[in-house]
Amino acid sequence: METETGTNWLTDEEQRAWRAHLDVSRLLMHQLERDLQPFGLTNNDYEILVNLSESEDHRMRMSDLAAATLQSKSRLSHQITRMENAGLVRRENCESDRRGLYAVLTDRGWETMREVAPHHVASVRQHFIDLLGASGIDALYGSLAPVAEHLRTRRKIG
Amino acid sequence: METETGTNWLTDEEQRAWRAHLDVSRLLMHQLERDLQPFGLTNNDYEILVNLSESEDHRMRMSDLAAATLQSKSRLSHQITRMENAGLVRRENCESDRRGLYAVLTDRGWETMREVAPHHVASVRQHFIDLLGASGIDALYGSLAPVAEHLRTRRKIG
DNA sequence: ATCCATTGGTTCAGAATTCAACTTCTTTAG
DNA sequence: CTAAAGAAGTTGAATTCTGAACCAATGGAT
Repeated sequence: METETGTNWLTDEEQRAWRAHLDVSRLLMHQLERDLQPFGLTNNDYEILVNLSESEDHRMRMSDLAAATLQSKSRLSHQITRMENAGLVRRENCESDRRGLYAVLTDRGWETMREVAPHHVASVRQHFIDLLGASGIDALYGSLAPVAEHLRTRRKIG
Repeated sequence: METETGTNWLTDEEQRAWRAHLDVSRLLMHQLERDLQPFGLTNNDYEILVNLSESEDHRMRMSDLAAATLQSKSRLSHQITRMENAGLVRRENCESDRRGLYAVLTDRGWETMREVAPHHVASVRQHFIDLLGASGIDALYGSLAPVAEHLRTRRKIG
């Protein structure tokens, strides 16, 4: 058995898979952003609307929302301020924990969500889902789910 | 045959695949960024170093570099200015086209690249490649390559 | 009761990003 | 040859993002 001397570089197959993932994630975010622009929303706006829409009473604690959308508290705080100014969301105090705040969907926010969601789904289909095919979908999930798991736990520690 | 009335929402399988892709791409970028921090580089810095390193004469036209790294000319211009100030890169005039500029790797840039690359590769392995397995790699590439293709052509048009 | 370490959230300053305007040079068409 | 259109890059202002410092409230320990 030889002693390992150098770096374990990526093989060609690994390279191209890696680049494909990289390229897709960037190009896709860009495309989705473009498709949301006519509605005056960013991807981040939209994701927050989704999270709140799917939550009990259309509200979420700031911390939980930050965790769910994988962004820092700081970034979320700014983001919510902007969305508050846009009338999509409001902050509300939390009674059980006087430090805490809820981000709450406004009627306007909910209406916006109902209007935009179909377009966004269509966009996700057109540029991603429908290009994969049923087998591609399963393959993708099977491959990525463990990676996501690894990274999520790593995040808590980090 | 029924008339299609509503939105073609995502199925559960589609949802989870979509979220997995989303989460992995965000968490992964974050993790890689963290792993590069000790070397004083960002992901964007690194990617530019890679592109220049692999190019003839360690140089690339600004436009080509912008295209290769999927960013706007403006963003690249700022980016290169920063890297120039950090001594990793320099601008050089192009003789065949007097409008044009090359971004050129400096010795320092090349040295940095040689030093950092092994760590970065290890990072990509640890947090992505090695979690996929050979079959996962192929599956991933097979699934994503057509998507990347679709998005790239869409980009030129859009 | 009283520390004190944690958690929840904001704020500020500095860095990065976007978007549109602009300059310069090149190419094409007449 | 010249005018107009297009391509290569930069710049500057406005926006967003990051990271650290901060304040207030909570939850244990003792």
